[in-house]
Amino acid sequence: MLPALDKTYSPAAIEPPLAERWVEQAWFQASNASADSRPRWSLVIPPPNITGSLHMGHMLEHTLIDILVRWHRMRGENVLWLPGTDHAGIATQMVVERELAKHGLDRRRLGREAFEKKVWEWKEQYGGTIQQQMVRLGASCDWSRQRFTLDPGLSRAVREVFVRLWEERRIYRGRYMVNWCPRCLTALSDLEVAHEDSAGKLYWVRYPDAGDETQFLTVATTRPETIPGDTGVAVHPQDARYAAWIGRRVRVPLSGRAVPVIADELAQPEFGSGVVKVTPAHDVNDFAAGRRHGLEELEIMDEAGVLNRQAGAYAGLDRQIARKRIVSDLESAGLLEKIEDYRLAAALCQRCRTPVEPRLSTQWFVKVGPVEDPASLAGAAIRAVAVGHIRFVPENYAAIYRGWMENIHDWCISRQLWWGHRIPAWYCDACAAAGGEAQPIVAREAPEKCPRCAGPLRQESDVLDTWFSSALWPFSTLGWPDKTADLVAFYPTSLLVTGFDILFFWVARMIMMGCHFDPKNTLSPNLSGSLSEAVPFRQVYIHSLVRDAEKQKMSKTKGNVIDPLAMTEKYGTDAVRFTLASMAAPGTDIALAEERMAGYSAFANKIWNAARFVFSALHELEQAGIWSIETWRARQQEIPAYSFLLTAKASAQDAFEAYWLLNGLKDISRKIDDFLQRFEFHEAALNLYHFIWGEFCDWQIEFAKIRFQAWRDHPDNIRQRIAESTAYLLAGAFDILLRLLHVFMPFLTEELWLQLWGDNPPNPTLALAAWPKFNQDMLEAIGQNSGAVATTQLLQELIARLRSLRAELRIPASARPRLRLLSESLAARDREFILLGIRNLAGTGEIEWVASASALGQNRLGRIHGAGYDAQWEIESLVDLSAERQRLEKEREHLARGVLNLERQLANPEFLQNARPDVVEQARAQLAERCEHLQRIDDSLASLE
RNA sequence: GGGCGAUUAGCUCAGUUGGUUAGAGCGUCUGCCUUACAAGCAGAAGGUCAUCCGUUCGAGCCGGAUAUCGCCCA
Repeated sequence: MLPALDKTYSPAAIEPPLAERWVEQAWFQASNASADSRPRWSLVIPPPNITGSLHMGHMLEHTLIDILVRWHRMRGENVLWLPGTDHAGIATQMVVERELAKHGLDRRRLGREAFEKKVWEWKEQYGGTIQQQMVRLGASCDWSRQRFTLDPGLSRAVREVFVRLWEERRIYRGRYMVNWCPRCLTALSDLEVAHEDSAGKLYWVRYPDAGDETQFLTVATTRPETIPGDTGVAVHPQDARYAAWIGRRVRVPLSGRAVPVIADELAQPEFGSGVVKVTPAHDVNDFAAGRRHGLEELEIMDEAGVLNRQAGAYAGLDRQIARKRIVSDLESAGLLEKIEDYRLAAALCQRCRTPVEPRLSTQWFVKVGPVEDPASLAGAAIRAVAVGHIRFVPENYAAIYRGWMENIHDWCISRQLWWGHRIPAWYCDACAAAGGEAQPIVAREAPEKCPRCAGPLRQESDVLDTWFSSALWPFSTLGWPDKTADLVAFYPTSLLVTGFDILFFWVARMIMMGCHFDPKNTLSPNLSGSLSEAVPFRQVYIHSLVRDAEKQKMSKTKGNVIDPLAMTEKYGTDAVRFTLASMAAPGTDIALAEERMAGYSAFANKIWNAARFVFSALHELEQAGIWSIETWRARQQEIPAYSFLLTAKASAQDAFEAYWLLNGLKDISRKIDDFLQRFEFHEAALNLYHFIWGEFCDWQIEFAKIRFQAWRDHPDNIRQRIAESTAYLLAGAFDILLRLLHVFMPFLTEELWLQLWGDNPPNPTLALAAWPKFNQDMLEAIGQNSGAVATTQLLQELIARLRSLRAELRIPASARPRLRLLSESLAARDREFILLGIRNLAGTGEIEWVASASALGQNRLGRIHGAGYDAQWEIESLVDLSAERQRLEKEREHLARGVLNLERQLANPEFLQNARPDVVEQARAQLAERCEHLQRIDDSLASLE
């Protein structure tokens, strides 16, 4: 029995129970058994941040991943999609601090341990939002292997990597200039700093000569608030204007300290006055210049951006206020020459948009270079991509990656936060006080006491950059540093799907860590230098950005965010997924508009209704006792369902359109495989959309109606047999289409497929069913019936021509003009079917077969001629003659242009000489065909006169 | 300042190595409540492929320049 379906599809009722079942049944668990001989295919999720909730970017990413994962799984591979989340140091700490503030608490009063406990509590309560949303959206990942970057195992991997890099001297600690966020109170890596053009000022300030205060050097600066920290003034060594000043001393305005004038290329003659102040403790370039010239590093600001005692009168002022005060004081002192408007690139904290303060501080760094050294982290990572162990899609990202890697700086990995992996380093205050060894003790496990003095130890208070742990994600999640069965089975992973915005933050760093540690050869460094098994993934697909319909980036402040869950509620997950897939052309951003989702929910409804038709038709045949769904199900169980042809009783003679459909199914299956192989999701989705709607629904279902009608009208043996084989065809084709569509629309297809199969489906879920594949027998059967395919297409063309003629000549929809038809290939097939087809689908009256063109008469009006058919439609009495003339003239013009082009081309001796022979031949054939066509149109026009 | 990318129908985009009259979805227009679906059916209109120059028998596609826009990096 097949169920009767509701008239419209309601995803909201169908999706949630299916989603729940998929998780409960744990159908998507990968097998790490070495005896499992299926090809392995693995992918780790880009771990979403625990503070986040799902946005369109996630939904796109998860949709694309899920399509590939389901596709590989249905193709019989042992697939692992490993899910998990990231602890997101700064973001999570900020969220929890905000929560605490609501209750009048702050983390300092709470203390570190209590605060960490609070964050864990928060994580337990709210940190699972994205996982729940992923479940709801049907992500077919292996939830049994879910990981979190702060899990004990992953933390162990972090410590292992840290200690090893320390031992290899690739991690070092030191006092350097770093990007500092005075609001987050932590160091940031270069990558976490955003540059933004903004309106600023250039202040021209006079620095009096220390010996002769009537003379002065004019310095141009954008940051007057750092004047109290100046320990020098620089001019360009080749700048003749200031040559005499080099080596002299000037007084720092407002403080009166005397500082040297140095010659350094830090000063650019064309910038400002050509003289710059040097503030080594508060600017990266000044820091380097200061070191070159041995200038004092005078810190005048504290961690919150407030000026300190060293700033004298300005102590206690915030840097913004200090700037105003200093400028006005300079003005009063007559030391301010002028203020110019100036556009500058402000450096902002990526997280909180606070202007970043370059700050001298002691931090931990990873030495990634030198890039020329193939054994360095960066060097190996560059080579892995250069020699093709990792392939980027789209390819141009390989060049972007290379460009960045070749200019990479050491990575500042310490963060002054309380949430994250605490750096496994310990200090002995007693030894330090005694002037002893200042080097920290770095260890995998906490040492109990100082190995030198046996005194108590203090652990480093800094935590690691979150990306440090993310960099290990592809192998830490598989159990490294242990050589687990998972690691052996699934590393390197097959593919990474992610956005370009974390190409450097994450992708590049995973490549560095994977190549360096060669995780499968665990616990021995990658000495072999072999990268093919060390890389974290073999391919990287960079997906596009989801923007709004106006191509604006979605942001909460702009209020143009499209919420994926709201869309899912409204249109169904399948429709949203299909929309994203259909727009995911590699390398192009997605301009998402709600109408698209509405459009694809109509598609879902279309399929639902196609199922209604198929089910009810099959039911009718079953009632009549000429067909049994149980027999069909049993046969499909025995042999793969997609080879239904072998069980169908169709033959080219009595159901020739079956071969047309089969041929189409074969083509679409192959296309989807090819497109998905190349990550052309949009082509795969749109081709399937077109096939289902434009071929299966528009034609095959209509053909089937005709077959069934013929049988109902005359239920003899032949018609019954054809009806029966049509039932096989419909059931089998629909089964194939559901399988193909499943990767894009998992819910709708699962629901219908389970209904099609009843109580005993060949697999418990469509997700585990076999992907359609046409075997040799089938390909041969289709190939042998290519004539049937061609005849079907001929019939379709004839029907389309008649429909078009009716619309253009404004023949009333209700009119049923007679048709006289000459067509050897159509006449040779099942005439009843063809006549019913033309009658029902093109709206004709009686149809008469004729044996020769002369029998069609001389009247050109209503004459339809094409390759394989010639017909006369009796429409004189119904036609608007001027409309017909207009139509013909337009067509003639179009054709004449084509003929002219071809004639010109074929008259060109160089074309004949240089073009490939088949191209020339094609052009000749075309010209002949068009000339003939043109002649017919001219005849028709003449007959209208 | 350095680098990358884009410019094709009203909108959003495809267009494989150069070879028919450049395609799709949405939107628009016309006619249809035809017993799977009006969330539908049938039909149609709409393009100087940003501009200019070049290579070629032949250019949306290759090369150069210009314009406009976008992104990344400093």
